[in-house]
Amino acid sequence: MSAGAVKFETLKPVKAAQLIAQRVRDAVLSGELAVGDRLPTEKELIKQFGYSRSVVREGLRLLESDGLIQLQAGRNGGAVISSPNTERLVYGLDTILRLQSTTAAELLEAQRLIEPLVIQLAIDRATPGDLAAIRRTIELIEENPGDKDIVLEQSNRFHTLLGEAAHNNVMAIITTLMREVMIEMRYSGDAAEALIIARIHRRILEAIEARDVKAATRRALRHLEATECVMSTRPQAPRAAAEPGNVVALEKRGPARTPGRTPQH
Amino acid sequence: MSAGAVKFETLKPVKAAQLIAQRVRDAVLSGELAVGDRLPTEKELIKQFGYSRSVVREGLRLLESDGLIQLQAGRNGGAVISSPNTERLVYGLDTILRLQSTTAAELLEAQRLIEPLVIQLAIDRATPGDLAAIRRTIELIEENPGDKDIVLEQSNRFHTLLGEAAHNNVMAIITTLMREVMIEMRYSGDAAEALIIARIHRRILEAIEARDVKAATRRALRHLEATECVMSTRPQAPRAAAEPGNVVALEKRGPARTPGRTPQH
DNA sequence: CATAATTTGTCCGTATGTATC
DNA sequence: GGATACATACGGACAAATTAT
Repeated sequence: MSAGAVKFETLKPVKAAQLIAQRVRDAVLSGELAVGDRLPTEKELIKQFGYSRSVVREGLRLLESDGLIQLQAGRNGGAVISSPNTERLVYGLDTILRLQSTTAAELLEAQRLIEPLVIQLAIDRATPGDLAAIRRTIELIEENPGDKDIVLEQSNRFHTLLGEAAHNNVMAIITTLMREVMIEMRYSGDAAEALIIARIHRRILEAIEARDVKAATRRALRHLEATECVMSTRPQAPRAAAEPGNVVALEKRGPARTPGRTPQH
Repeated sequence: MSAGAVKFETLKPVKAAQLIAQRVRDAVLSGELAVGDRLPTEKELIKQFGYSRSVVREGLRLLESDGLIQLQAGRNGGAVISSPNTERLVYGLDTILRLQSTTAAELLEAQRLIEPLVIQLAIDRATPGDLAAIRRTIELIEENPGDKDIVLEQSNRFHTLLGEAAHNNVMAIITTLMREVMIEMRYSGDAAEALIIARIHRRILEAIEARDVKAATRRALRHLEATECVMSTRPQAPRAAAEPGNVVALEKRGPARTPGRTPQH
């Protein structure tokens, strides 16, 4: 083979913090550490990894940001292994979609394509327990149509449980991701129509219980359409004179952090 | 309303590093900063944000980990805004799926459900340019059946371009995600059957060009099945006794105080 | 209730490596 | 090579939070 054909990838130096985070992540994924276990203290980690405090802390920050650990100060504090939820994924997916100027219409289309698949799976596989849990979310909305928090939470939970009833975790996560990104894109609207939501959810559930694919799909899609409203008006603010320099300004919170000394008491 | 019904979410203190990262991320998403722009130097950021070097650096690490900036040392170094790819998402999704003991079978099922949708979209929307690009990946494999790197890259690119031909970025990203997680789960097998892959790809492409949904779908699903092989044997085994030397033994300390429950949903 | 102990959060001075001029 | 500018890394000190005693 001719020498000129060799292609080198752009090799980037691996940062120490990434290595530390990766090491812990591997330990969790391999079962060496389980959810609920605690990492050693910073002091111990510094000894074990052989890196300075700053680097170790950067690594811990990365893990915390990934949702893989939770850090807490205080006497019995420390880093506790936890199971990440989809929050970080939503952030990442949202970022990529926006930077690629993906329209909300595309997201909606993807939802409308994939939703029927989940419904079909749920109809095939939902257990009585699954259906009961779904029904409970509807009842909670009907019982508290005025409580915005409950309505939003249970409305969300309806879809989450629908995904679980499909008994395919990948499909469940994908639909959750799309739904949460959709919520990120538009401001989560006011849920004044709580009872309407409950009614739609109930009709979808009934169709699923009746094993009626067509009706369930049709109702779910109409449910999606109802959320289409504002959609097209995404804030794609033009960059106004973005000179790299004086861009950032972050307000610090109250108590002055005077770098000097503030006596304990 | 009765007072007992109020439910508080577990409120976690927002760390300064997260705030900084969030601020930069918002600036990018709002168009205030564009890909290719440079952030101020650390010293400048320290002044602007009003936080210390450590905290600013933690924030930069988070952004770097998210793929939103690239850090480079040296005279004209610094933080350059870049567009994140799916790599971080793959990591995150892979982590979640493994921790939830999701089987590769579920992932494969999701792929088999969603793949036909992409193909349908591609048949409806693919431009001659799309098809030409796809065809090129096949030819590259046929011309270099011995070059493993090229075969793997172009085989992957085939699917990526197929997603792009569907002209729905969300669907494209979702299929990419699933494919890359699938690769993470099993060791990327040897591509000895390069020409077989090329042949399958070509048959799928021909069916798409012929607007033959059924044939294209059938061939794509058979293509997926071919990768099913090893699948069921995921390495869930805890790694054997850590190597002597500098491998860190992360001890399991006592049961962590449980301030609530582990956030499952 | 108050104090002390423990652990993370933050700050800063300094040194080192690296890339550009 | 030397000078400069920048990220990377180190280590010690103090602040704040949390809990055991």
